[in-house]
Amino acid sequence: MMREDPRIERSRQVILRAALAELGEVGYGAFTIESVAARAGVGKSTIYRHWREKIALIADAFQTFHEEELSDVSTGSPREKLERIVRHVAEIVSDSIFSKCIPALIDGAARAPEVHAFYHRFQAEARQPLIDVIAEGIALGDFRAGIDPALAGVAILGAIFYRRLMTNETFDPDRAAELIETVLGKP
Amino acid sequence: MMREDPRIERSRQVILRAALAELGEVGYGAFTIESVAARAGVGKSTIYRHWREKIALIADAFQTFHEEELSDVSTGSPREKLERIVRHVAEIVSDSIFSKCIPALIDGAARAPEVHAFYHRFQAEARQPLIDVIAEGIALGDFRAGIDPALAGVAILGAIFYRRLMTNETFDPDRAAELIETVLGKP
DNA sequence: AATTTCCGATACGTTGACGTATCGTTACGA
DNA sequence: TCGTAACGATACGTCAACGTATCGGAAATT
Repeated sequence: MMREDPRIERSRQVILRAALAELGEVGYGAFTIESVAARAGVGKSTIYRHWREKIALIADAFQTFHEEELSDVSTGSPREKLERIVRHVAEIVSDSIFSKCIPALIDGAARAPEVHAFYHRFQAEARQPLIDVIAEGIALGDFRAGIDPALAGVAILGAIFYRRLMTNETFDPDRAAELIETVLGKP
Repeated sequence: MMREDPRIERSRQVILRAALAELGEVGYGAFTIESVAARAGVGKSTIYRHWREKIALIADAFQTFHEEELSDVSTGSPREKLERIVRHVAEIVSDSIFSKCIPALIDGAARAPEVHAFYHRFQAEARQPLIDVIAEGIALGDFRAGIDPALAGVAILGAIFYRRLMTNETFDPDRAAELIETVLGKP
């Protein structure tokens, strides 16, 4: 009996990468399976063989490449940990395999419940550790007291995404410390 | 000779409103002229008669309804003026004729140069007075010195948009003062 | 009242993607 | 080596929107 034909995993990878690239280029509404097949150099029957709908394909692509999105939050002062997280988010937002898909996902999340579900889950997973570190820093007196960690966190993340989505620039990861100082005060 | 047939302006208004509603519902990529015509209760020939492409229709719709987006920045302390602006932006983002179109526009701006151009211009027009007021407040000592007004402004706006786009909530306009305090410090 | 023009409706052929099915070919496991 | 599974290519009918053209009727101007 066959254990697992390596051709399956191989074409799976090619197709998922092509799907992300296609999503970033044409957006959610204009995303077509035929284009993904052409881009991947694959017969479209191969795609239909593995995914029933375009949503399943897109969701699978994000699940698959999501691993690397983890920040190291184990060592250092709250400010140091926060700076590492902020820098990491800024890097992902400005340049990663996901970066170009953000507008498409925002649009998709506003239409398709499935996209909404997994996109907001990803966002929450990225947001929570950041808020926790801010709360920890306030408790230890590293940051100014009397502020809502969730609100401060949203201001920091918001600045990064706003730059990417509403202006022509991206947020320079080297300005992570400055952004933190602006919102949470000097050390 | 006919000066101006009022039927033109009447159907124009109906079509532009329908276009915004349609854009908010289906997004940029899935936006079709036939649907706009059906929604407006209008023959599609009427739309093609006035706009050659869907981009022209969308751009025209935004130009037309953009008037009301002006904040009063004439009186009061910098902090009071800033709070008025922030509250106003929060209201527009959470509930206005444009509100539901924001995801579609972000997506459209990433694909079509024309959408990119006018959307980013609108954003800049909303952003600049806010940054100016922050700079004024720093100069007068109302806000803490040593911060970049543009960065602080982006953090404030970013918080509002982030809430709307990356979480399930909107930003409560009544928290405008708290948001300003979080980023710029207490009075 | 006469005339112009703008309207909604409808029909048209074209295009592109849908999802299914078939068929040799190729690469794998036994 | 042999059988099988996954592949690519391709053809198929369906459907929705495209953009154009035509038409009678309603509403405006004169």
